[in-house]
Amino acid sequence: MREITKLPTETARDYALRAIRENIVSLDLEPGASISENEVAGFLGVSRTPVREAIQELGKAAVIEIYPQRGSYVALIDSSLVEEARFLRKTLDIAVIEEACDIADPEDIEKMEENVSLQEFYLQSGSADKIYMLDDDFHRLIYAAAKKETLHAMRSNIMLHFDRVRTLSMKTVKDTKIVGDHRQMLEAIKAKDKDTCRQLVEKHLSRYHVDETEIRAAYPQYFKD
Amino acid sequence: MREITKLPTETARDYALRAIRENIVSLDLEPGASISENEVAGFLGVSRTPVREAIQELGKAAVIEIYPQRGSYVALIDSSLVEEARFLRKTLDIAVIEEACDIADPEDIEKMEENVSLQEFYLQSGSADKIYMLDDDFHRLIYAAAKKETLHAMRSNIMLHFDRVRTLSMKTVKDTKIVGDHRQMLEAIKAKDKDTCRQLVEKHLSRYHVDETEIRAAYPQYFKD
DNA sequence: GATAGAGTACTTGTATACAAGTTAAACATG
DNA sequence: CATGTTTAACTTGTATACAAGTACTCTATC
Repeated sequence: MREITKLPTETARDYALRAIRENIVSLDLEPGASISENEVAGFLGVSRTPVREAIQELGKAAVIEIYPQRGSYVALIDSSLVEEARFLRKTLDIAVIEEACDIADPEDIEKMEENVSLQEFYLQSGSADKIYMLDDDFHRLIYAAAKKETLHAMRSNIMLHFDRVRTLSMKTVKDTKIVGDHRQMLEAIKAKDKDTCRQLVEKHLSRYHVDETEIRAAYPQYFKD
Repeated sequence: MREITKLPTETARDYALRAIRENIVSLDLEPGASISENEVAGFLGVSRTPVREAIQELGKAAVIEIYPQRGSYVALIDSSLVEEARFLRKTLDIAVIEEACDIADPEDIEKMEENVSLQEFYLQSGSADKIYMLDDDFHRLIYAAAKKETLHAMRSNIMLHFDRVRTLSMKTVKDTKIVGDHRQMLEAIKAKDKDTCRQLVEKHLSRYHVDETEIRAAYPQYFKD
């Protein structure tokens, strides 16, 4: 487990949740790894209570499997859950980006402009992790522009399954294409061109679909079944 | 707060979650009511820990507002959250029912047949609460037929906001129409008729939209803004 | 009577103690 | 050597104690 520095403002519970979550997505906590409340509590320097609450929440999202009195484990990557996550994106992301076409105001557009520009900047300097964060943020901004922020929070949880595959595919999928997709999405939103938006979201998603089979072949021990 | 009997199998945490959730949806815990961990723990006969975990989870779903060191309150009905819930249903329910048209197998259909038949039976005997439960179950069965059960669990949380409005509208919306909608949906799934499915879901949802304004006028103290 | 302040009774957040159950290794026994 | 048993070290679930902060009430003071 990799160390995550605690922000002075956040509660112990939020800290534990963020730390565990990031470690799972980054695969520093590998799929199948055991994860004990006491162990994590000791590592993070907090008590069991906030750690337990964080683990319960991730258990609810099915990225941690909790077996009472036996132990808890980082869930193996379940292809059917990845598929559900992809299905949600394919339907909800499209509906939301279309809504954004209708009701996004200039400030929303401005924030997206800043975000995509930064992505293009970091593409030059080759900072993959920065682009990763900006990627998440870009999609959040679209949901915010469509006034669907609660749906985005909900989306985040199931997206964890997708995110682990994304982490594994970071080396193969070209950041160039991703940033290019985002630029095109932004321009389509500005033009209120829903048809193009829909096509772009579908193309964007298909990029990850291609290499899932390759990844599964490369890391079979991470996958369920 | 109304009493809910603890099932012998479930943990204290699950019991607390179910009890609080049912009380919020039924409006026995009114929007705006204060809800103390100690109070609930005493009422349910368990300790603070499982109650706290349940409240945290409902806080995550935004149906309970938690103010540290000050208290927790049942959230007022937030129209923008109800709108997000409706938006999710309009997009996801349609996509899922279309998927069900494609891949539902005979056992899935059979379960839905049973369910709708029961709805029609209880319509005769006028058991509104039975229909209420069967309604939830029917939609869950559609998600199960489309192999999207995790998405349904996710849907349930945000649907809590919608459910409270539904509880208020139970007296005005005719159960006859709801059960009729379900029967038509089932027939459309059997016929693999996606267009009809889409239209039915939209019509089904519109039934609740009509009376939200009336309800808001009748119970202004339950609503935010 | 109005007002400032101390105190008390709450709240949630966190830590810790105990309960119940699982697992695996050590060990005695055949 | 094989096998059944015991024991010890873990796990999560629950209860409780304590910490930190809020809000209201009662009281003293002007």
